[in-house]
Amino acid sequence: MSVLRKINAQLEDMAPADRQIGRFILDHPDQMLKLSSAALAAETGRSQSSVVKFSQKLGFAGYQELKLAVSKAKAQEWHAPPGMIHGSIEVGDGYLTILQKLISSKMLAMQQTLAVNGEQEIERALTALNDARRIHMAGVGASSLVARDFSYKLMKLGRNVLHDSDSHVQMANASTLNAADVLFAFSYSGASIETLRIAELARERGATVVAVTGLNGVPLTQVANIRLYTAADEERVRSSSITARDAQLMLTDLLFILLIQRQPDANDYVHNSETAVSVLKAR
Amino acid sequence: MSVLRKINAQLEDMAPADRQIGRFILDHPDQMLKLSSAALAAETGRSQSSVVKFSQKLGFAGYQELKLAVSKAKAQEWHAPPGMIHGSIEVGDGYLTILQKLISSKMLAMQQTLAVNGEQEIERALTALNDARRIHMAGVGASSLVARDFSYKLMKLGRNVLHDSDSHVQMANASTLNAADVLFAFSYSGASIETLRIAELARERGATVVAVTGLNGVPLTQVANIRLYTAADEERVRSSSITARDAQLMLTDLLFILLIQRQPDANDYVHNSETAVSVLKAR
DNA sequence: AAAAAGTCGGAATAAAAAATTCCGAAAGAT
DNA sequence: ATCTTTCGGAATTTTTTATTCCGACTTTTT
Repeated sequence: MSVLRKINAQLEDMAPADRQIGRFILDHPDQMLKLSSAALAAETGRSQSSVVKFSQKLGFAGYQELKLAVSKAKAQEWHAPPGMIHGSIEVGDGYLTILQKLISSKMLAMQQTLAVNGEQEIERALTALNDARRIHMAGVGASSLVARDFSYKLMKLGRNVLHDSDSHVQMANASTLNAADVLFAFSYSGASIETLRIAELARERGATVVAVTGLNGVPLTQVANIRLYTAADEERVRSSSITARDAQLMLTDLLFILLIQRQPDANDYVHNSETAVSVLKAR
Repeated sequence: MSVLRKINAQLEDMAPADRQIGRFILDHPDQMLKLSSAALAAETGRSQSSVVKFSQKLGFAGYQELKLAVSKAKAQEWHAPPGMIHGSIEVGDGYLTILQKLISSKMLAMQQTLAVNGEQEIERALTALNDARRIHMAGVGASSLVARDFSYKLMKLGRNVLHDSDSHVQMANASTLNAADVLFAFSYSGASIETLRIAELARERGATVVAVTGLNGVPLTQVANIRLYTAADEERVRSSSITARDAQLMLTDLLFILLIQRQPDANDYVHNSETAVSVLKAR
């Protein structure tokens, strides 16, 4: 239990002097960290020895130890807020609240995304990816960025990847696919017209279609051979596109890592690519 | 930034005595918390005064303050929710292990990124963003995707944003900046030549330069007016670019949300933009 | 109700720790 | 090779912490 909680719990049963000192620490923990025992005594109108005794009654060797404990407690409080704060981000929220809500939304999106996809389906996607002659990526808007991010990563592994942010170019590329190829179609709603049409075309041409959609990804999921789902916490963060994107990235990152595991020479590829890029660094 | 990171970063440039003291603190932070300056001196074979001077060189008033900072840093580090698996992803790891390692790396990157940026610096970036006549984004490679993602979001709020993935175009755009404009420069290494040159040009032209770099973002940070840091957990996940990107997105998402809070009509803008896009949906 | 026992809390003091000063040695610059 | 700067420890001063001691007040016991 954190010291602050401990002090708070015992506050009622303390002698007046101790209670006064305890209250001050609870009210101004940050200030207390900067004060010496004598200064704290002056601040509370008590004696320096009382401050030391207060520390010892709490089980510490002395005032210094108490300070360390308070510092630790404050830091932990900052990081592990008393239970994650739920609910959507509101206009009146303070900086810290927003921060906590944002991070907890992101975590939830990632965890749920991992939870909704079974290992078999991931495995199937992975095999398709690994065996593909060419990998084609489709996606518009924010999903296009995820597609591109994934493309870059796969290229680092020496894979044959095609992606363009222009949906007409994507469509043109899709018309060249065949049974040896894989199309990754990203659309959180599952209803983006361009992505849908591209997926349909790819399917007609015999390519394996992997759909990455939100939980209700109809109609895109109906076109797909392999279905992967992303869970975004739309209620929490105002613009849901944030967590939808995080969920998509969680999934593509996972596929990337798993693909590395399957490819013995992956490290060489990644290393070479990094060496090449480092030529473009200053210093 | 946590003291431990700070010590680690400066360790190389320290004088022998300081390096020895610093190394001991990095190696045994918990033990150090129980030691007095003299005891730490004895432990490292150095003098007590050197320990105090070491503390002061790091910017603290004295050894006591350093101890408080270390205690705080340790507490923050000790964030790991139960069930998190540490260590880098290895070849032999099973599906579940990889999953857990990946997610914990991502969480850590996000949390540390929030931890290293003070509210004031975020506030400054926000004000610059809010008051900017035009917002220009620079970044190459993976950072370019982050820049683009951020651009899209800001555009949804009706902001004047410029971004192109081609660095020559970015440079040309930068040449049109003036004191009323803001340049966001993304580079995890802080050393990408193109981004650096663009930032220099923007700075010369009087624009406010916001640098978003990793913890050691030199030389880009030296050009910047406002410095934001991203913490990636490079050791854990093979390709560090994953967590570096997550950290950058964490930061841009935070800025976006905070900007929404400041803009009363933000909801209208977002709503209109979503309505417009929904025309492109099937169903 | 009075004495005894115990608690509380501050002043004074002792002990410890921290911070500063000073100076010689080593490294670097000119 | 000489000058300057930096480094780092010994010694000293200052500050902070911990202990002791004692009077005032409370509670218990007889």
